[in-house]
Amino acid sequence: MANPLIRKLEQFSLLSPEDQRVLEQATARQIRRFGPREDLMSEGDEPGEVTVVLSGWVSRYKHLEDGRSAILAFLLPGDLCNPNISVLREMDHSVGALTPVTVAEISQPLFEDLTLNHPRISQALWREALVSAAIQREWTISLSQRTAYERLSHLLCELFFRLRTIGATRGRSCDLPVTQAKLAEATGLTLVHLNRTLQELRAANLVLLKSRILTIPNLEALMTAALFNPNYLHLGCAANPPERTAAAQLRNPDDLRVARDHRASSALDPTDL
Amino acid sequence: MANPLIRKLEQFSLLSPEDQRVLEQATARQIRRFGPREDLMSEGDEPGEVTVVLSGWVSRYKHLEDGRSAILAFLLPGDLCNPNISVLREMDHSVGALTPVTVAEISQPLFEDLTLNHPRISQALWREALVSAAIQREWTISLSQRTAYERLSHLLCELFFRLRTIGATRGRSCDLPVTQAKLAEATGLTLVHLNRTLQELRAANLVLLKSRILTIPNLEALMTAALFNPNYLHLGCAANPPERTAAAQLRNPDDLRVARDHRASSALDPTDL
DNA sequence: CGTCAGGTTGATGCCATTCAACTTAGGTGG
DNA sequence: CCACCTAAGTTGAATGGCATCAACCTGACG
Repeated sequence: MANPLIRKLEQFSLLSPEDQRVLEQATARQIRRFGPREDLMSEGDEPGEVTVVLSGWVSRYKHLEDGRSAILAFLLPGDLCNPNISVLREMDHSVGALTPVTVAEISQPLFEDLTLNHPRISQALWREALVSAAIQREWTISLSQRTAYERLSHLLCELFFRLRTIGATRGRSCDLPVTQAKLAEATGLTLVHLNRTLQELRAANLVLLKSRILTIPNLEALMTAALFNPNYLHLGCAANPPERTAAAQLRNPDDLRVARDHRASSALDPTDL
Repeated sequence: MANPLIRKLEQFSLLSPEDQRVLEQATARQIRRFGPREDLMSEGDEPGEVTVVLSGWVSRYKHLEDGRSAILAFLLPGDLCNPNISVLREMDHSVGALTPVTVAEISQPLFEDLTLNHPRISQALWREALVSAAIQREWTISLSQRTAYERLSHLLCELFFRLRTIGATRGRSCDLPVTQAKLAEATGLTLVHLNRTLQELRAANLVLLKSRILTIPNLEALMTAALFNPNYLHLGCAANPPERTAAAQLRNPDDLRVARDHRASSALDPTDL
C-alpha cells in the first residue's frame, strides 16, 4: 500500500524518487493513533507538529457557544490537518477522529525542510492547500444555495472523487465509515432530515448505502442531481499533462463528459457587465 | 492615507521601513480601475498577476449551472484576490467589483520576490491567507448553524471588525456600500427575508443602516446576538503584543465602552478619515 | 436478555421562500 | 419643472422545506 501522502501529492506534482523517499521518511518518524471521537487537536491549541492523516477519517469541526456545532471538512488519508499552523498563534477550530485513525506527525523543522528544499513537494503542498480552500468554498455554496437533496448528493460526489484519487474506491463503491449524524452535521441538516433525504436518493437509485459501504450505480446521474462540477478539485493539475498518474485516471472522459457539457451550456449573464 | 496593503499586513507582522517601501512600490506599479458589476477575473481564467484591492469593495462569487449564485467572500481594501493563483491552472470562481474599485496588480516575479526575500512580508502574507481560510470556515458555520438573524448580525460584526483593522471605520459607523441583494447573496437568504431580518435588527436597536452607512450603537450587544467570537480573525497576531498597532486598538475595551454609553444621540460623528 | 448506538418513521409547526405589488430616491430628458 | 424611468428597498399573503419532538425499530455485544 502506497504512502497516502505521497499518493495525494503525486496528484499535484510529479515527485522524483528522492522526493518520495523524503516524504516516506518524514511520515514514518512519529506515528500516533486515535480512537473515534478523540480529538487530535482543539480550538485554542498552540501550534505543534504538522499532522498528516495516514488512515481513517478525520473531521474539522467547530462548536458554537450554545452547543450547536458543525463539521467544516472531512480529512481523508493523505490530508494535512494543520499545514502552516505555525504562523498563527492558536487553532480557531478543532480536529477530531471519526474512526480509528493513524496519523504521522512532522516536526516544524522537518516540515520547513520539505517546503524549502524540495520544490516539487513544496508546490504540491501549495496546491493541496489551495484545493482545500476551494473545497471549503464549495461547501459554502452548498449550504448557501443547494437543497438538502443536492447537498447530500454533492457531498457524496466529492467524497467519492477524493477517495478515488487516493485509491480508496473499488469500482463504484467505497467505504463511508461515518454515521448519518456526522453527514447531517456536515450538510447543515438535522439527522432526521438527512435520513429522509438519503432515502430519497436511494429511491432514485442514485445511491446505495449499507453497512458503511457506499455504492454509486451511476456517477453521472448523481453528479447531475448534485450540480456537481469537479473543476474545483483541480484534478488534472500535475505539472505535465500526465498519462499515468492518479490524476490522469480521474480525468477519464466518461466521468467528466457530463460536467463539461454543463459548463459549456452555462452562459454568463451578458447583462451583468 | 496609508497604503491599504501595508496597513493590512502590519496587523500580522511588524514590517520594517524597508518592507514598507518595497510594498509601497509593488502596489504602485500597475493600477487598474473597475466599475460596479465588472469582473476582475472569472472562473476558468488562467493565472495572471496577483491583484490587491486598494479601494472599493470586491466579492468572490460563484455561479451554479442553473443560475443560482452565491457570494463567497467580501474583499476589502488591502485584501488579495488571488494569492498564489500561479500554482493552480485556472480560477475555480469569479471575482467582481461591488463598487468602483482600484486595484494594484503585482506581477508573478515581483510577488515571488516579496515572498522569498522579505521574511516578514512573507509571514504576513501567510497569516493573511490563513485568516481568509478561517473566515471562509466561519461563513460555513453561519450558513450551517446560525439563523438568519444571527447570520446577518455575524456578517455585520465581521465586516465592522475587518474595516476597523484597516482604519475604515468612524467611531461606531462605517460605509457599507452594498445593496441588500448582495448581503442576501452572502448570507444565503432571499432578498425579502434579508430585508425583514435587517428590520428586526433595527427594531432591536442593534443596527442602523441608512444611505449605505452602517452604525452599530452597541457592538457588544450585536456580538452577543450573533454569537460572534472574533478569535477566528486572529487579530492580536503581530509578533509582539503591540501597543500601537491597529490590532491593539481593536482589542481596546474603550471602543466597546463608548458604544455602550450613548445610544442614538450622536449617530454620525464625522471624525477622522 | 438487556443495553446502547445507529437508523427509521410520524405528526406538527416554524422559519424562510415565493410571488406579487407598492414605495422611495436619483437620474434623465422633454 | 414635471414626466418618466430605473434600482433599491419595503410590505403582504400563501406555500413549503426543513426542524422539532417523540416514538419505535434494528443489530451488535457483553
